[in-house]
Amino acid sequence: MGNPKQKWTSEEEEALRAGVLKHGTGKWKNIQKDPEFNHFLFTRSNIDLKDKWRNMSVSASGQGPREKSRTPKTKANTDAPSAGTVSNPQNSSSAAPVTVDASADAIMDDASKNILDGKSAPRYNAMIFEALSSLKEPNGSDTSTIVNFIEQRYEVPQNFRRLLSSRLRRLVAQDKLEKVQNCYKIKRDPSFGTKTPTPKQKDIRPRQSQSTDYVASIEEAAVAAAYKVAEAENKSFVAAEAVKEAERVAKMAEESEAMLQFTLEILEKCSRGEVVYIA
DNA sequence: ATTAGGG
DNA sequence: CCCTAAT
Repeated sequence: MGNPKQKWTSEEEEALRAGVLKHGTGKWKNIQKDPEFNHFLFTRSNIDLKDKWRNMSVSASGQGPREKSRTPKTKANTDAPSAGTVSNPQNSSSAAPVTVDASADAIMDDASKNILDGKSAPRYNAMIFEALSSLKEPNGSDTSTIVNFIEQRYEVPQNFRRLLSSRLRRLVAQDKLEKVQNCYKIKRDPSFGTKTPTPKQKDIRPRQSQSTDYVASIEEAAVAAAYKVAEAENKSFVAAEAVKEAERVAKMAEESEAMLQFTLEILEKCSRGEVVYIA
């Protein structure tokens, strides 16, 4: 009943600003869904984005005593690459952030050249999340992989690796990321608690929807198998390094990823007519 | 289903 | 932030 009145963090505001610059005013849903900003704004709704933008605009407009005079208010539709005429160049990353590919390190398309001004400090966070989202590595990605990914997409300074490390550390401290061994993973936030129990999005690409019959049983088996695997992996790294905390969440995430991969793998094999045994 | 505006 | 009207 109470109204916690969720406070907007600088991270969220920055993400919103960047989103508006990239997609244009309006298009709140796109901004919210964009993989680059989703990790900051997934707790907000498109309506929330609109409201916040209105507030920000009115605050920065007339009396911005201690507010930055970036002045993004001029409707910003003159130079935006997206909001030009009527088309919606929507761009690169697929709407469905599900890239189940063994080697997902290939450069995508990136029609829009992302020129980094080199003066965007909080923008690095977005890059990190973009990298982790795109890489989709179940075990997480190490610093080198992340740096490599970002270097392909953006121009980065020479000491970028150091900056990246700092950023990663900060994000881990903020519970936005999770570090296991040398790898970093995206961490789920307040999805638990009141509403939004678990956005379990099992996206299966309907390559050839014909094996719908045994999908059900496959899932059952996959769950069991995946659990076993996850358990083993869990024990492995627990023994390797007496981890500190947040192990429960890590385990859950690992299980989900493993299960999804397993299911897809088995589904593919079955589609080819092969018989698969679950040990 | 999304967006814009008023409360 | 919530609610409501208009695309």
